[in-house]
Amino acid sequence: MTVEPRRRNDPARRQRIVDATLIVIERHGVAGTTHRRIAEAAAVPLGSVTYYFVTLEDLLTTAFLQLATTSSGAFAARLDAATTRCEAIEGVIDIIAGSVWADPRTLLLSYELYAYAARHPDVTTVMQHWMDNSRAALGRFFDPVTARALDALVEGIGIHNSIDTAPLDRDAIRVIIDRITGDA
Amino acid sequence: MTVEPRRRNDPARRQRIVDATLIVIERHGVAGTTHRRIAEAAAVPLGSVTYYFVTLEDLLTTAFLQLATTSSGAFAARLDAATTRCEAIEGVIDIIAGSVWADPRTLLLSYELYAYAARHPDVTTVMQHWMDNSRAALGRFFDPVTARALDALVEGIGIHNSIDTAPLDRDAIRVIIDRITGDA
Amino acid sequence: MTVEPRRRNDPARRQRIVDATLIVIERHGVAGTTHRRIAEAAAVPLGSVTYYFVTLEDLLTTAFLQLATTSSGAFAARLDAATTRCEAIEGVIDIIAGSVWADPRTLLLSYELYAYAARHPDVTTVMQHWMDNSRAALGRFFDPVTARALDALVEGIGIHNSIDTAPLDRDAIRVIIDRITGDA
Amino acid sequence: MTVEPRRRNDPARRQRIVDATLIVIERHGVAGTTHRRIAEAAAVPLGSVTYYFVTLEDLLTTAFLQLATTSSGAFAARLDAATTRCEAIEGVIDIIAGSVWADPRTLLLSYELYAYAARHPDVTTVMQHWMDNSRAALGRFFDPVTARALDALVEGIGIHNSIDTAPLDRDAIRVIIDRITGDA
DNA sequence: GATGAATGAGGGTTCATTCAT
DNA sequence: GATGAATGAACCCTCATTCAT
Repeated sequence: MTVEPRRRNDPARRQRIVDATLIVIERHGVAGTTHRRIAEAAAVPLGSVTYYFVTLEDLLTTAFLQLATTSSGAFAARLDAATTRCEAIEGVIDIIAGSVWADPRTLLLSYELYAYAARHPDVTTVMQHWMDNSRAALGRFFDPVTARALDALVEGIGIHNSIDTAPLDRDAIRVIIDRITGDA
Repeated sequence: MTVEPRRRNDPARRQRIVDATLIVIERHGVAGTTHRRIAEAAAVPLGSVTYYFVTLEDLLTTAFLQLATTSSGAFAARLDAATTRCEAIEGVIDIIAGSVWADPRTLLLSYELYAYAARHPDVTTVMQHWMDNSRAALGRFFDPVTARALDALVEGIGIHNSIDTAPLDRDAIRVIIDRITGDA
Repeated sequence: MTVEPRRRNDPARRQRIVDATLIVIERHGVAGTTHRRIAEAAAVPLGSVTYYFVTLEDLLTTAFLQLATTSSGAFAARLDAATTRCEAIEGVIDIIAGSVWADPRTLLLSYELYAYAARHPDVTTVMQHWMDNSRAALGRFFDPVTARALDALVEGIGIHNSIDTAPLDRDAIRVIIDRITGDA
Repeated sequence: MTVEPRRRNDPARRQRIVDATLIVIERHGVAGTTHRRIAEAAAVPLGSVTYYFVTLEDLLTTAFLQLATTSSGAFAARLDAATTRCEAIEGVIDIIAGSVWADPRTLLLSYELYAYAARHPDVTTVMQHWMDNSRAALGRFFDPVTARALDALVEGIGIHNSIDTAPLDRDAIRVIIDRITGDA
C-alpha cells in the first residue's frame, strides 16, 4: 500500500547516469551524446543529469575515466590470475580473443575514448596510467620491450579483429605471441 | 583594373571542402564538426557545403573514405618501394616510427574514423579494403600470419606511441619486428 | 492569387526586432526580456532574433542606444524649434509636462536604460553624449550652469511626475524654471 | 572544544538575506538576481531563502521597500538636523553632492527600484510615501512648490552626476539652489 | 523549524537544412 | 549553377520552487 515516494538521495543514481552515458556513447557516439538521451537511458529526469554533473563535459570525462579504469582493471585481473609465463601467455590470448577486453563494445568505446582524450589532457594522463598498469602486469612475466610489444599487439589485433570479417583465431594469435616472447 | 571576381565554378572547390572537413574533425572532433566551421576552414561560402554534399553525413563519409584511401595508399607506397625483405622491414619501421602513417594527425583522425565506421557500414567496408591492401603489400615479403601481425603492430604501437610520454624508438621497434618475422 | 512568399531579405525586419525589444522591456523589464517574447512581439520566427543579433545583450544594447538617440533627438528637436529664450522656456515646459520626453513609456524605459548602462560602459558613453546634446541645445539660450540645472530638472520632475499621484502642472513648472533662469 | 555549530534560529538571518539581495541587485541587476546568488551573498543555505520568502518576488519587494525606507530616512535625517533655512540648504547640497543619497550604489539601486516599482503597484505606493516624506522634510523650510523643485533637483542632479564625467560641484549646486529658493 | 536534493520549465544559443534569388 | 538569408528543432544549462528529511 505504500506509494513509491519520489526517491530522494538515491545513492545509485549518479552511478546510473555514468553507466547510461557509456551506453549512449556506444550507441550514438560522443557526437550524439546529449543530456536528454542520457537521462532517458538512465531513466532519470533531465534535471538530474546537470544536477550531478555540472557540465556535459564533466560527465563525459567521468564516464571515460571509469571506462579506462574498468578496462585496465580487467586486463590486470586476467594477468594477475596467471602464475607462470605460460599461463600469462594464455591470459594475453584470452584478452585479445576473448571478451576480457576486446569485445566490440569496449573497442568502440575506446575509439571514442582515444579521440576524446586527444583533446582532454586529464584523460590522456589517465590513459598513460592505464598503459603503465598493463605493462606492469605484463612485466611480471616479460622483459620491458616484450611487454610493450604484447601490449601494442593487444591493441592492434583487437582493433583489426573488430573490423575484420575473418578475425585471427586463438591459434594464429598464439603463434605470433610465441614469436614475440621467444617461446616458439 | 579587374577586381578579382568571386571565383566561379571553382573545380577544386569540392576537394577543398573535403580537405577542410578533415581539418575540422582533427581540430574539433566529429562532435564539433559543423557546416559553418567547414565552410570557414575551406574559405568557401556556407551554401557551397550543402551544395556539394546533400548532407553533413555525406560529407563526413566522403572525408573519411578519402582518409582511409590516402592512409592506405601511403602505407602501400612505402612498402612498394622495398625490393627485399630487409628493406620491407625498414619500411615497416618507417611507417610506425616515422610520419608515413603514425603522425599524430592521422592517428587522431583514425580514432574518429574507427568510431564513425562502427556506425556506418559503408565506411567499415572501405576500412576492410584498407586492411586488405596493407596485408597484400606486406604479403609480398611475409607469410599471411606474419603480415597480419605486423599490420596489427603498426596499429597498436602507433596508438600507444601517440599517447606514451616515452614512445618506443626505432631500435626497440626493430627488435620486436625481427622477432615476429623470425629474422632475429 | 499570389501566395504571400516566405519573406526573404525583409529589410525592415531588423528594425522591427529592435522596436519589439523596447516594447518587451517596457512590458516585462530587462529581467523578463527573452528571445521568445521578442520574437513574438516582432511577429518574427525565433531564429530570426539570433540571426540578426548574435547575442541578446547585443540586441539590448542596440535597443537602448536607439532609445537614447531617439529621446535625445526629440529633446533637441523641440528646443531647436525655439528662436527666443522665451520660446525655449516654453519648450522645456513642453518637454517636462508634455509627451516630448516625459511620457510614462520613455521614463520607464529610461530607468531600465540607466540600470543597464551602469553595467555596460559603451551604453554609458552614449548616455554622456545624450546629456551633452541636451545641454548644447539648452546652451543656445542659457549659460552652462543654468543649462545643467534645467537638464537635471527635466530628469527629476519627469521621474517624480511619473510616480506622483498629483504631478506638477505647467504653471508650477514655469514658476520653477523662471526662478532658475532668473526670468522671474 | 566546541565546534561552532551551524547557527540555529539565527534571528538576524532574515535581515541578512534582504541585505544580500540588495547587494546582488546592485552587482547583477534584477535580471541577474537569483536565489543561489542571494544565498551565497548572505552566506546562508539555499533553502533558507525560500524558507523566509515564499517567492523571489516577495524578497525583491521586501528589499526594495527597505531601500526606499532607508533612503527616505537618510534624506529626512539630514534635513531634520537643520534648524535654519540656511542650514537646510546646506543639507540639500550635502544630499546631492555627498554620500547621503547620491552615492553610486544607491543611485544604481534606485534605477532598478523605479523600474521594478513601475510593475509593482505596492512598491509604487511606498515610493509615493517616500516622496511625500522628502517633501515634508523640505516643507519645514520651503513652500510646497520650492520643496518639490528641490526634491526633483536632488533626483535629477544625482542621476546626471552619476553618469557625468564632470559632475557639478558644490558651488554650482549652491548657485542653482539659491536661485530656486530665491536666496540668491 | 531548516535544509539541500531534486525537478521540469524555460532560458540563450547553435545548427543542419531549405530555398528565393 | 551558387549563395546566404532564414528557420525551427534541439542543444546545454540555469533556475525558482518543492518537499522528504
